[in-house]
Amino acid sequence: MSAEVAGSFSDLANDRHLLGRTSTAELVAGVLRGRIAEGQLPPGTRLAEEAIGQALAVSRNTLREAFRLLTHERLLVHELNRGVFVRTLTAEDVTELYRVRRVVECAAVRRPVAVDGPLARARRCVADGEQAARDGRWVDVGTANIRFHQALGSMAGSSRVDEFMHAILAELRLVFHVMKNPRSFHEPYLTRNREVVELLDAGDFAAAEESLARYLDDAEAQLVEAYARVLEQDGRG
Amino acid sequence: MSAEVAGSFSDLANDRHLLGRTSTAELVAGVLRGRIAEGQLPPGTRLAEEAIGQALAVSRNTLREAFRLLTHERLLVHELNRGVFVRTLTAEDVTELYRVRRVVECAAVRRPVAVDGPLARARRCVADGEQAARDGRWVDVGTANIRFHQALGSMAGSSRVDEFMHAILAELRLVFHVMKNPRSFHEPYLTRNREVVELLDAGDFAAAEESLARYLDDAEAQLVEAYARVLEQDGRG
DNA sequence: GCATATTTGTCCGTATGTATA
DNA sequence: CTATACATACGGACAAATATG
Repeated sequence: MSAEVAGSFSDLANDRHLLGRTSTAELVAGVLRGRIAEGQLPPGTRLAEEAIGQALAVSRNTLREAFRLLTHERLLVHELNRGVFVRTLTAEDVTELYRVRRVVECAAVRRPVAVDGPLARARRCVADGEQAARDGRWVDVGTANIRFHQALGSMAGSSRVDEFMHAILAELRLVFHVMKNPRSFHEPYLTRNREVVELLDAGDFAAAEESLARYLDDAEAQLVEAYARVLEQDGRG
Repeated sequence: MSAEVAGSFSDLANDRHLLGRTSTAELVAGVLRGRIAEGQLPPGTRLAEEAIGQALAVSRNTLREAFRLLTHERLLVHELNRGVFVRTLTAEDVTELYRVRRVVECAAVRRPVAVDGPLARARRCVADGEQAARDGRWVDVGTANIRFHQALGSMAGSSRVDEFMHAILAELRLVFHVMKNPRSFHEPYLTRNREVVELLDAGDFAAAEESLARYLDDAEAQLVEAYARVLEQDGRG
């Protein structure tokens, strides 16, 4: 069906005692989460138990626990008696992700509970994105963009909302990894991010929300259309 | 420190094959979730692995998996090398829960994506709540109230939002179980629920949102104050 | 403060059922 | 139909931390 995981993993067990008191399963989940976020394990990749278990030097039980954590985060899907795969989102999923973003991000920006910290972070993300664009690091532009929106969400002043947005944006990252050509998708939004952050700096939350809402509508329209086309090509529809 | 789980559980393993294809861990989680929701395992209760494992006739591994599921839902807390406990929310948690509800419920009501199904459900919940009140079943009034707000959230038209709201409201239920006297808390909101649903029926989403926002502000103010007092008394501050 | 008993954390090997090749 | 790989659950072993006397 699709590529098996190929890369080798460094042995975790040796480093375990250095990393404080997180469970082995969560360490493994962290490694895999990173690999998925960076696109080294793109959507559709099958994660074979034995191969990864041996590569990471952990037991099947522990590995399966890590799989469960990531499945709960919607990064992996579990196909009965076939194993786990990096998730491939449908076009409908993308539509829903933007629906959720409109609800949460717009509400957070319109009536923010926390402003200073999140706004400072948002500013940094905008600057980071612009710098990455100048350097041609388009994947980093995407990362900065995601962090930017995470910062907007955190203006809601709720750790639960933060977590929720984090999960939503991690899913969105899966979409980006199916798309080729990150530049064409991320570049247009650099200036729009800046516009939002400047309106927030000016204290005009209502205008910031409207700008953001238009932003999300446009991004959704562009992404869903292009994404459906890519899925079609790859025959995963 | 606090009460251990006392009640006996019926054996699950025997019924497993009857209940289709859910894992034992999820069955166990379901039983515990129900016990917590009903208040038989109130906040602060310690869930000893061996005792519950024997009572439910499942292995420690399976039970721990169930604990993991419920911990992820924030119904249990895990204290390292001490075990798992039914969570006791802080007053700050309650404030945050209402903050989240204002964001999600108000957005869903103001600009609904799905109307018909959720609205019908909301109407039913209002009627159920009123009937339960007439019968003096105050815990059921609380349940109907929670379902009502779940229905409001589902107007956002997103399974992710639905899931999020479900988790938020399950947490809120933990608060209600610390409070005594469910009547005094739930009764005043019966008419306000009806007001919201009637405004929605009339298609006046903006007015419904405003009514809901005031509702949530009032409920939060009342609950947080009373909750902090109860925590103080019980010395769980 | 100390020694002991209990409980949890982690991992393993195994057994059984099931779906796929 | 058989062989393979996986899902699921169990019981046990040992280390580590905590609770108890």
